[in-house]
Amino acid sequence: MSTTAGNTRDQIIDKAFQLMLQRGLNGFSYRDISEPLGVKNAAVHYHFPNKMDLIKALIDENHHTLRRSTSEFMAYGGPARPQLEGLFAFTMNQCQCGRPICMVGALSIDYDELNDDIKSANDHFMKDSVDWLTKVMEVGREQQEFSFDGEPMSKAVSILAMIQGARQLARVHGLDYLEKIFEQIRTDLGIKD
Amino acid sequence: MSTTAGNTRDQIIDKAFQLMLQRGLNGFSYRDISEPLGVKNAAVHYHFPNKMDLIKALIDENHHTLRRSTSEFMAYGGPARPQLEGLFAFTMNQCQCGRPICMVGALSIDYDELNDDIKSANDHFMKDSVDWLTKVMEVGREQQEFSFDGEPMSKAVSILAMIQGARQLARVHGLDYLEKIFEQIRTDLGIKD
DNA sequence: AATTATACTTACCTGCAAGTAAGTAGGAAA
DNA sequence: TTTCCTACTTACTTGCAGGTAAGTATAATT
Repeated sequence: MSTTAGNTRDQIIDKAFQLMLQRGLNGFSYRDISEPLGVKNAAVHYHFPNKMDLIKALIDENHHTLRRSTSEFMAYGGPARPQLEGLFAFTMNQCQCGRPICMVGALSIDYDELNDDIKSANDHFMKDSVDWLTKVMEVGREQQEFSFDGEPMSKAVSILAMIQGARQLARVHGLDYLEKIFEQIRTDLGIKD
Repeated sequence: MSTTAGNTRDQIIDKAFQLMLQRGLNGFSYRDISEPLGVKNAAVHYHFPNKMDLIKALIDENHHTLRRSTSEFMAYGGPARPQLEGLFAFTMNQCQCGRPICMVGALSIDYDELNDDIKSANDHFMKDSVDWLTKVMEVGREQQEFSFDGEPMSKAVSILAMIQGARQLARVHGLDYLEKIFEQIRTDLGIKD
């Protein structure tokens, strides 16, 4: 039936991604995925026998996106400011596209239900995120793009935390909050424009 | 049977609070509440006909706790630093007591399911939190306890966001992350000790 | 032409979640 | 002492969630 192999699988991942970042792990079902795609419940189980398999695929997909968008900077360095602004823009865009929460946030709520495989994958994703933003902070301070006290890694972790929290606040209070927090991060980094 | 009126009701709220802050709105059921209390499922429905009634009670309880612990400062002012440290200590304590996520965070995941009554109650709670921390920032800067650029309210919102995000990160990476982020907040506020 | 693999569908099962209707035990009020 | 209220229990209903087993259409392989 399907001409392009893997088409349904991709659509399942797309849909699941969207639902996951909108409602969290326990906020959607296999039916929520299959129905809009016009396939049956069991079709989803064919590709992802259980929900943890599906979640694992989402994390991997997410991780892949991160790697793709940070690999160049991680390899060659470069100006730090656009990296930070890229993160802001990405976050804002996700929120505008009906994905108000991030993967780590979605998983952290139901953390106790996760199996070790997922926990570990999530952990690696987080580590890579922190590593990237730490390097952005290091380079940014070296090049005098940013100014801050404390260790780059602490600063990076605190910014990631802020953005994660900002998404939650933004969901309740609107996207203005997001922009307000981005602006405060810039201010805290001594950026004026 | 019950000697003290309202005893079961209080126990239900206690248990629900704990479950809510550990697993989120969709992560627990009426049975999860009733069983450990040694009552039946329907006993919970007697006190809280549906889940939204229960959630509303939890938000009110939470709001009451906030008001109790901030009313003095809101009325009379005072040194700001202990207020901030109190927030840090409270957050750390909650996480150590198996309540890794906060009410706002728990609700934000399942935000679309909430009725207007709950959304509004949550909104008021948030506003009061921001108002309090904004005043802490204002007073702290006036008294030269803190030093920061930008508006007190932006700073307050960004700190609340950071703490909310920090809880999520801490759940994945351990409580060390929480302390690291608190330390970065202090550093960003020019606090040295 | 028969065989195998892929990508599903049909038709189930189990279990739990939310919720309800009707009954009951014990105390307070009339 | 009967009546009523509170605070439950018993015994259900509905519905969906996750999951499975067996069948089927299509295309590629041998």
